[in-house]
Amino acid sequence: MADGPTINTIAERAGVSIASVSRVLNGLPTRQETVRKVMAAADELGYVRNAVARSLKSRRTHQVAFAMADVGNPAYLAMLRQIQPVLKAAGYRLVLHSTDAVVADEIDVLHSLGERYVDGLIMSPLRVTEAHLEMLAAARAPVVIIGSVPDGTRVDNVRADSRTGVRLAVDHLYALGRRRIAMVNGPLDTVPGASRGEAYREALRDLGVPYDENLVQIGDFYRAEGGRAVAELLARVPDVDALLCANDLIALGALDVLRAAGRRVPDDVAVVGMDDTDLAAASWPALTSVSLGSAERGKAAAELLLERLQGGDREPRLVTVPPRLVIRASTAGESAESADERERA
Amino acid sequence: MADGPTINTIAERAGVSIASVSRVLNGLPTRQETVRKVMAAADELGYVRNAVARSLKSRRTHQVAFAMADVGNPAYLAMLRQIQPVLKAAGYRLVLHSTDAVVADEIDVLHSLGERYVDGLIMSPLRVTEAHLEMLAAARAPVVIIGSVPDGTRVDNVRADSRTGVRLAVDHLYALGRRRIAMVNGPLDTVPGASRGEAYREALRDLGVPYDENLVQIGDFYRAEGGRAVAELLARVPDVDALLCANDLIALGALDVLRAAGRRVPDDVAVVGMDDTDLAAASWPALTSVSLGSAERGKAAAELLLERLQGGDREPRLVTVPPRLVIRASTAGESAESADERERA
DNA sequence: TTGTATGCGTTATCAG
DNA sequence: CTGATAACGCATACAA
Repeated sequence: MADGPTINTIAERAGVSIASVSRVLNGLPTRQETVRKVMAAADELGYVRNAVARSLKSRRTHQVAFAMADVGNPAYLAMLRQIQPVLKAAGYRLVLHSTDAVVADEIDVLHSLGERYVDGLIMSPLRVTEAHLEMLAAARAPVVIIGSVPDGTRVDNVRADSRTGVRLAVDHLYALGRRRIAMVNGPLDTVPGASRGEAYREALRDLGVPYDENLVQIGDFYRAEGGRAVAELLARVPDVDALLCANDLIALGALDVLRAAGRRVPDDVAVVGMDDTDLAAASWPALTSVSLGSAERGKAAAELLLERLQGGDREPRLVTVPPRLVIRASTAGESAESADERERA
Repeated sequence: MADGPTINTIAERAGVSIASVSRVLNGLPTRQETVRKVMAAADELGYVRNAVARSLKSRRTHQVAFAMADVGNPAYLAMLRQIQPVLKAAGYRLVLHSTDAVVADEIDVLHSLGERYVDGLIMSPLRVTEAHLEMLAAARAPVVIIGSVPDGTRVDNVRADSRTGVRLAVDHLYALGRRRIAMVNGPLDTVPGASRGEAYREALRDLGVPYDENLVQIGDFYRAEGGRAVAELLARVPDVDALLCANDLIALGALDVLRAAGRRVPDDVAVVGMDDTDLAAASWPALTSVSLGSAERGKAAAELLLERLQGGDREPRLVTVPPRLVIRASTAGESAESADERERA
């Protein structure tokens, strides 16, 4: 692992100046003979340009960071899957940050933008605090936020529409004739928990269905917790005929418990998840789920950032990704088997 | 987004030399008064050190790359989940590469190591060609390979033991009394396809079960393809009583088709997957799967690389991660319901 | 066309 | 303890 060759090494070997070497390496007009000598020397030495020195000079790193709360969360991974190829195609490397849902870590990432080790940042914050907004205003590189920021914040922004998403689910269940539609939510002090809970209430109101707080059960965004929440709910409200779960994991827990309790899905109880992760299609019965467009949001964010990196200044943009209800066997009127057939096709 | 302040800016403002600024910023012994002035100036200016310049000087980027075939593959994501926190804790950033299963792209990543934008690399190659080995031998930074390399290759190496893994599965099925154990595999020209297929044959031989090529079906490593393969298999060998699937996706496809065909799982046909991805626990019936230790391999690789980065020279190391059979309802003798209960606990 | 010299922002050596 | 100054590897304005 000896020290690698530099343009100096090449210059010596080829008997030319480093300026000529640089010119040849960058394809600038040069005499054929010089080109030949330089290329030969570079080849023999196994020269590879030093990206760091290049960045220092050019002030561009060709790196972009993606900061998310948790590498383990399938919704973020869906974003990652879309972001990666877009950046790669444009010649950017992707630097990954997992902030472990710690706000201080997010601020840290924003701060580290000043270190200039990346040209831009895509961030999906757990919540948006005052500190976030201050850092954003002072950011020394372009940032795209996935998630809602206050109106007027001067940042490119990609959001989901969870309000409409919840409405799609509730309307669907209502259309199937369900009238005892429960919501199994995560903690209300999280952004998704709060907004989805509120949207549920609104959707019911618009349908003229009275709000019954007995039908709301708070747990956490994991399978086992979701299962426990559903068990409690069933004990309290035995006549529930539909469950709107705040994410797919909760919904899987719901399926577990319903099965154990001998309730048929969807005949006795229909179940809807949210996020439409891979798990939804894998479960049995396959899970109807509200896609909040994780993948689309990731793609849009990457594209916005690239435009900003290449295009220069323009007004901040807001992209809202519409939700989509993906109907599968857990709510379908038809038999589970045929629904599954369709899904696989 | 004006140009950020540098140590020069600070030096002017504080009325000292850039050398003093650097010393203060790095905590080297300095007079109190100087420290105060520099810190004050730095604070007012909102100074953040430039990581690129630092790297150029120190020859360390504090970045590590992870190159995998496909960001979409849950097995790689399991590695990623373990690698990320280990690197983060050690102060390294993670640069992600997805090579899209293109060998040329992998070589490219290896080549780009010479650009020195990272201090080291963890790579999980699809296959290991001569070109790989040449590049590895000439690599200008430490590399850890996840996956088997030829004996004698001077690289830190973390491997799974798919041979034993397959054996665990076959023995398990045999112990359950199954004698018509089929293998649903992916393409044989892939590394996993080849090794798993071979291991299946060996495991049967050691059990004294005659090898029946009718029981081997080749498809691809995806759900729909797996389903199709199983359908063909069922048509050809109706009396099959167990399926060993080369990954979890194939196994999910198998469950689909078996259900559609009215075969009960596990009563009529037992099903085993491989990789033990999240999907295995999500499916119904929950899928027995052979964990090849994706998570453990990722963790081990990250630790090996860190040791190498911090520790300096030592002989290349080989870590082999043992497989583990995770028994769930798709093979369990007990009722599916009770097995599911246990799984959730 | 080519070479010399300078700067990108830091760190580190060496006199003072 | 502090200040000039020389690298780190590359790109480029300017002079030859």
